[in-house]
Amino acid sequence: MSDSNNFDLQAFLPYLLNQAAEASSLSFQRVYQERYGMLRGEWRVLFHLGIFGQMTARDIGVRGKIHKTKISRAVQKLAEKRFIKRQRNADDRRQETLQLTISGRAAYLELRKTAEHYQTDLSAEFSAEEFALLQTMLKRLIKPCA
Amino acid sequence: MSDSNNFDLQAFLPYLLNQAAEASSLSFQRVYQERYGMLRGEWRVLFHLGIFGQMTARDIGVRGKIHKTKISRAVQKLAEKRFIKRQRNADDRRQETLQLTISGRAAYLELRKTAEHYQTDLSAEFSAEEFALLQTMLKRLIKPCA
DNA sequence: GTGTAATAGTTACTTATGTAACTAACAAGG
DNA sequence: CCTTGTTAGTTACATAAGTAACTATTACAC
Repeated sequence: MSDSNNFDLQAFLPYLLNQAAEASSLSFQRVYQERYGMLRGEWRVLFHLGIFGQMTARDIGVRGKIHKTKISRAVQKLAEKRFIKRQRNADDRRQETLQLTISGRAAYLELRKTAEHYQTDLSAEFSAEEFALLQTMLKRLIKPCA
Repeated sequence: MSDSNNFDLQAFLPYLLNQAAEASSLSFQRVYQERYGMLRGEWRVLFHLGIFGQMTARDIGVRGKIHKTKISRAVQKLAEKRFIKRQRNADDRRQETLQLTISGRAAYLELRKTAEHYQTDLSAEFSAEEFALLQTMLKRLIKPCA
C-alpha cells in the first residue's frame, strides 16, 4: 500500500465539531427532554420567543437558520403544551404572531437558568480568553454559511 | 416582566457548536453524498477502515462512539456498494472482520484527499496557533463524555 | 456438561427529519 | 377585476435514526 494511516480523523474539523456538539448537548438535552418533553427544535423556538418577544415562524427561521417545517412542528408541540399562543396577524393573515404564555415563560426562564449554569460549567474547562476565542472562532465558521 | 432579553443564544456553546458543526459539514457532505451516495455513518465507517485497516463493527463503534445499529446499517450499505468485504471471524463466530475492497480503498483515498483540502480551507480562516487551539479545546469538550 | 450471563450484530417498531407538494393569503400588472 | 407570481405555513411521503427486542455465539460457574 502506498499510503495508509496518516489521516487523523480526530483532527478533522467537521468530525470534531460534530462530536463536541453532541457531547456538549447531552446533559442540557436531558433537562429539556425529561423535564419538559421537548425536542431540540422546541427549546430553540421557545428561546427565540423568550429572548426576542413575539415573532412569526418566519422570523424565527431566519434568525435561527431553522427550516420552516421544523418550526411548524415545534410550534404545534409547544402550543399543545400551552407554552405559546398563536395569533393570526390582522394585516397579513398568512402570518401568525407567536408569543409565550405565562407557563411558557416560566419554562423558558427555568431552562435559561439551566443553560446559564451549563454554560458556566463548560466554560470552567478553559480560561476566559480561551473560551471567548472559542466562541469567536465558532461564529466565524458559521458565518460563511449565512 | 422582571427580566427578559439578556440571554445570548449565539454564545451558548451547545447551540454554537451545533451550528458550526452543521455549517462545516455541508460541503464535505455534498461530496460523499453526491459522489458516492454515502451518508454520514458510511463515510465514518469507511474512514475507520481506511485508517486503521481491518476492524470489527464493535471496534469501530468503540473508537468512533457510533451506535451499533448505525454501524450495522452503514456496513450493509457499504457492502452493497462493494466498498468493504465482511468475513466472519473463525475463533469467535459472532464477530465479523471488515476491510476495504480495492474500490473501497479508492473511494477512501479520494474522500480523504477531499477532506484534507477541505480541512485546509477551513483552517485558512485562522492562524495556525488558533486552529490548533480550537482542535485542542474541542477535544477537551469531547473527552469528559468518553 | 448444563444453566446463566454476556457479547456481536441484526431487525422491528416508533419517532424524527428533509423534500416537495399543497393551501391560503397577499401583491402587482394589465 | 383577473391572471401570474410570491410568501407563510402545513401536510404527505420517503428516508433516517434511536430504542428495544431478537438471534447466534461465546464465557463462566457450578
